[in-house]
Amino acid sequence: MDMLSERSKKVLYAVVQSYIIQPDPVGSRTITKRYPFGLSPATIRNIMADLEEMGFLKQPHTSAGRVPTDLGYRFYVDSIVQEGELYSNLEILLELQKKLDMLKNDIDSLLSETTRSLSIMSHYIGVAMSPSPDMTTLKKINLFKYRSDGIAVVLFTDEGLVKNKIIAVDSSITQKDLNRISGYINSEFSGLTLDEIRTRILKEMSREKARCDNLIANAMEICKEALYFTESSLFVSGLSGLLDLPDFTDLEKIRQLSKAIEDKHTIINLLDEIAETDGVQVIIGSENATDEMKKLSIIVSPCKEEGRPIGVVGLIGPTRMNYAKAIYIVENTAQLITQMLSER
Amino acid sequence: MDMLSERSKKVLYAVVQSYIIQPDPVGSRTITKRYPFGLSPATIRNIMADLEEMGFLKQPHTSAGRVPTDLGYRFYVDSIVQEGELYSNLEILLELQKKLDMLKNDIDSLLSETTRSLSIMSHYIGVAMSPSPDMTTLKKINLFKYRSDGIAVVLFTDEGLVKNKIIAVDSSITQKDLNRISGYINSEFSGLTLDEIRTRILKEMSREKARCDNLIANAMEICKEALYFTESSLFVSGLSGLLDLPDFTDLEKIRQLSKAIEDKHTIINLLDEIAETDGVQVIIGSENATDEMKKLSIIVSPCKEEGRPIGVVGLIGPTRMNYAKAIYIVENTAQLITQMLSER
DNA sequence: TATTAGCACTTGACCATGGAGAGTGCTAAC
DNA sequence: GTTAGCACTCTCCATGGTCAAGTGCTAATA
Repeated sequence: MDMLSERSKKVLYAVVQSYIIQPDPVGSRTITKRYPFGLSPATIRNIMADLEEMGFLKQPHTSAGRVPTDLGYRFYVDSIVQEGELYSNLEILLELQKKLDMLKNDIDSLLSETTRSLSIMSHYIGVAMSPSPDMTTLKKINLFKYRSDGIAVVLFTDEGLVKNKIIAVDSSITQKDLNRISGYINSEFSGLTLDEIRTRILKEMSREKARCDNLIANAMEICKEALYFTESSLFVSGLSGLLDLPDFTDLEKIRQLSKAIEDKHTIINLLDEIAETDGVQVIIGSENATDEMKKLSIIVSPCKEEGRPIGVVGLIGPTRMNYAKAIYIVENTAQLITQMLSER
Repeated sequence: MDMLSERSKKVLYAVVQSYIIQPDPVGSRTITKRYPFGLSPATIRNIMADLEEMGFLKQPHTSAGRVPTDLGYRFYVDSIVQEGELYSNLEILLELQKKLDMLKNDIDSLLSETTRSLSIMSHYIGVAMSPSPDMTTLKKINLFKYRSDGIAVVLFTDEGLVKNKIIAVDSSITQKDLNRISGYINSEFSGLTLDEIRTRILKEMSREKARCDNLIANAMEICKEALYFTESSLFVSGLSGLLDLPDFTDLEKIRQLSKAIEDKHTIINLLDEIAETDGVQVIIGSENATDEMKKLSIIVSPCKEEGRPIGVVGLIGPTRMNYAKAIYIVENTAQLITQMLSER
């Protein structure tokens, strides 16, 4: 970072910015014309050769201009984040706010609509995820008899999630039993995360087994199942917008892209990690852990309410991304969501 | 249909089948080699010229072989459906059954997994939709106080849907009021579709207004909102599988495809219509109402339980589709889902 | 009369060729 | 340390020629 002279930095930024605007390899002459530092093309060439040696730029072929490497983008992003030199556009945010305002009672529609807006604002792919149920804290659970041998579980969390499921049970269980069970869960466990509750229940179960109380054992069995919600719901939208970019004219790249987007599992894992962090994260191309993502950049931010993660929003685009704009959009969308959810 | 001689039909089918297997324009010599009817290439050429004149075949360019038109595919599909000459593969169905068996209590996961399996079995795009809530019949509704100025609505339908939402209400409403309201709805309306209930409520409301009963008016307001669930949930998966087909090597086609897939609204409308019909529907290319779909074919079947639609499953692929296989898969998957949902 | 063989013709795919343009690295001059 | 100049490299694109596939038409054939 600091081994780069001020001049070299300027040239690097010029290459990145020029390439972001238009994805043609940028040559020394182009720079002198578009960014008049008062240096001749020859000098710029020397500097660019240095930058290439250091791994910030590369040439597609011998007689072409230069293109930023992932390392080059990284340097650029670190710098704009540090300097706070971001893009700004209040209008689109106000519009987003207006759109989301009527949805704030339903986390899922809220996030789904958010991804759509994210993709429209940025022309990249919008993603959003509700928190993993395991990590959310129980507010209240309700159990109803449903059909003859099933019960319906409805679960509310402090984060605003509402989940339901049907589970099969012994048909001898009555609604009264269910009320007792849900009462027990609510009084004992509310305020704990589902994960914590499940481990507590497991411990309890082994103890109960000794006492051989059938009803309680049965109840515990129900609890265990009732609290088992795996999927964080993931919303993704805007693939077709990405395909309009000149970065995806290559068939192989498109295939990889679509595979990456369809592999929800990988994305969920990634976002799950982010949910625990603070602030906007930028992952550039090869910094991604999975192969399909190595040509893509991701900008993500958690939404938190009183320190608890209540969701993640972000953008996925080509490594040649308008990082300033994308970071601005993600940062402010995350803030907006946080604010909406907390003023409910 | 009947104006075609037996011989012409055979040639048409030969062209379609050959083209489905391998997407190269098929010439007269190819046919005599692969389908030895005992005719010379010259004769086949004459027949093909006739078929082209009738609109069943076309030439990409003067000196190429022939390719089926949408009309040609239509003729072919009608014929295989009529003759019952379908593909058959029990194995993949058994595997599907095994996979779905553990999910049958949750319609949404069931359908979501179904689309994944559909796409894997066929290499086309799998789609599935739960019924439009408007058309489902109410089994039971529950209302709980939630946060200070909201209530949670949990709704069960005979079709097995479980839906929930949060709505904002006057904070003076107590849980007791809610119990009365839900009791009223359950006793009055269960067995009716949400759509019917809403119109009934509207009528009731105008009557109540005359009586000026505040609580009841309030209650009706809640009912109206509580029963308003718009979205049929749509599941789509397998885009990347389609991109591996030689039909989508053209960038413009891929763009159109991805737009078509992202436009959930159009797909939902389409599937909603299908839900009301019976049996497998095949829509070929230009038969589609919307422009983005005119290069795609759709094979869909409703799932019904006692005459009531409980979902729709289908496949989306290129017009050059293995119709026999696709129809077989869709038909049997629909049956499987129907059976799973009804034996719950 | 229906079918077929033969043939001239059309067309896209493939490949080598060559010039234009952009951009480089290097060297020598400033 | 910077710059002008120049030879060199590489892609892109238009050109043209060959090849193979497949056609439509005509005349011969059963």
